[in-house]
Amino acid sequence: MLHLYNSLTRKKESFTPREAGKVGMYVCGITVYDFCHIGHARMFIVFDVLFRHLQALGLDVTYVRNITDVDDKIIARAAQNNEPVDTLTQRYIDAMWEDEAALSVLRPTHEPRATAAIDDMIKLIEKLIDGGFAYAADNGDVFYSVAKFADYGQLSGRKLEDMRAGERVAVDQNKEDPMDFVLWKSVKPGEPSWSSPWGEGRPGWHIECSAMAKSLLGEQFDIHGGGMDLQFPHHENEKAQSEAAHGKTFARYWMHNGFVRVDEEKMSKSLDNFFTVRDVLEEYNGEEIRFFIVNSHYRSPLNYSTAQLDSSRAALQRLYTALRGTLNVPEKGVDQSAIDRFDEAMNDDLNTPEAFAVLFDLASDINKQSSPTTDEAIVLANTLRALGARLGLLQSDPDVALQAAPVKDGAMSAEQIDALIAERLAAREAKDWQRSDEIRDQLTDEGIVLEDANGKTTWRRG
RNA sequence: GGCUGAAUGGCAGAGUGGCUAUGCACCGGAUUGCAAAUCCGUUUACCUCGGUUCGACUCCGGGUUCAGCCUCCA
Repeated sequence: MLHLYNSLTRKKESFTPREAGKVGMYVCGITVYDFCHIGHARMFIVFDVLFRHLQALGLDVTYVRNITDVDDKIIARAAQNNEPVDTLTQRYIDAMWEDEAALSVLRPTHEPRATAAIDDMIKLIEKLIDGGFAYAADNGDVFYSVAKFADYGQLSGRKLEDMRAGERVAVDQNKEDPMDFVLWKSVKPGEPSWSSPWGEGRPGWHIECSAMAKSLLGEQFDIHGGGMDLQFPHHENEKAQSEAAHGKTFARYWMHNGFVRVDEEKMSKSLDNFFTVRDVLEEYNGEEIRFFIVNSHYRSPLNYSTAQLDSSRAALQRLYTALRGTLNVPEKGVDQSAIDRFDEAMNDDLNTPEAFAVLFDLASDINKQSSPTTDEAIVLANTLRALGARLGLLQSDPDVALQAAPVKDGAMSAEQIDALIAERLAAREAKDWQRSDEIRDQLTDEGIVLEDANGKTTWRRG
């Protein structure tokens, strides 16, 4: 039985889909005006792990993750670059897909773009106005009236009075209440805009998600996810809009992933302390980055550091080392008790650290076998590969994985390495230990680690 | 100021009212020409002060520190 922490109730709850066997899941994606950083990667990977786990439980998952492709920052960046908005957004969407592929993130079922759903947004805003939950101001902006929605503040655990008391933003004179938020913004010169009953303009951010979720998942669905920082105001507003418009509970479970930090501080664009996925891929491969992220619980803060990535690399090497030399014979079956233990951990609100312990125990058991080709080793290795797949890891050929590293200029090629190993082998046969060690030292300097076993020498990148 | 959440061994990171997490690092042994990998073994812990309890790192309360949100943000 799957249990998930529901941000709405602030406790773990048993998960039952609203329709047996099917799950509708919506996750707030990114605003495409720059490259993805490790914080974005965490969101991609966390919900990818959930997507995979729900599927492993036999559920038919419709996973929607939107792309915000109209927004103040996008407009500003396009103007700065002197390029059309859609050229800019497409470039960063392509980059996002590249990054995701490197991190073994599965593509969601749907990746709707805000600009393709403007009509749905307008309809939703009209419905809110008709229902008395929104109003058009004289300047063409349309606002949501928070005072009209009794449950406002439920998701973020805030009271309207408290929020008003702590008001820190300059109040827009067009608003009836300082807490009201914009649904439709009237056009400003030079900005992209669409026609609407309130004149030319563009949608506010929150209404985008409400509209896209409704059109792809319906008025009510199972899981809504996103980063911790979206809980307020974005998700609170989204919930208020959708529930006011449709008169029913919007998402049944709300899930929020924790942040990636740098020096104990949130990684973000505005603090300028972010590392892009592609920068980190220069030094670490996608699987190492993915391991680093999955290695901690999705709700915990995760501190970014190269020491941690180095540790992830070492841990991954241990798992791949155990798989090295094992035969891939799926017919021999799997170790069900390990799978059960893994499922139990994952069913407990995606306890990936505990799930990892199962993988390491399997690796240990494989290593204890007299040979990697015994029936028992094959079963254990099958299990390790299968559970690795559940986390989006360990799907490479072990030798390839152990020898792969981001290629740097001037790095020694596999051919050069093999040639030196052959020369060393000859030296060793002649018991010329000095020459043998010289070659090994030379390779060590190149970051190549040699392992002599059973008369053969294998190498890996350290 | 308001609201959340967190504090575990050298580092990372789970978990449990009494019993080994796991990974990395360290130390001893086996193995190896020497290493590496692997195996065996050892060492290091639960922020603080009270309370509940036969017994608390684990439950309750106070405190301290840290982070997040309250403004665009995964």
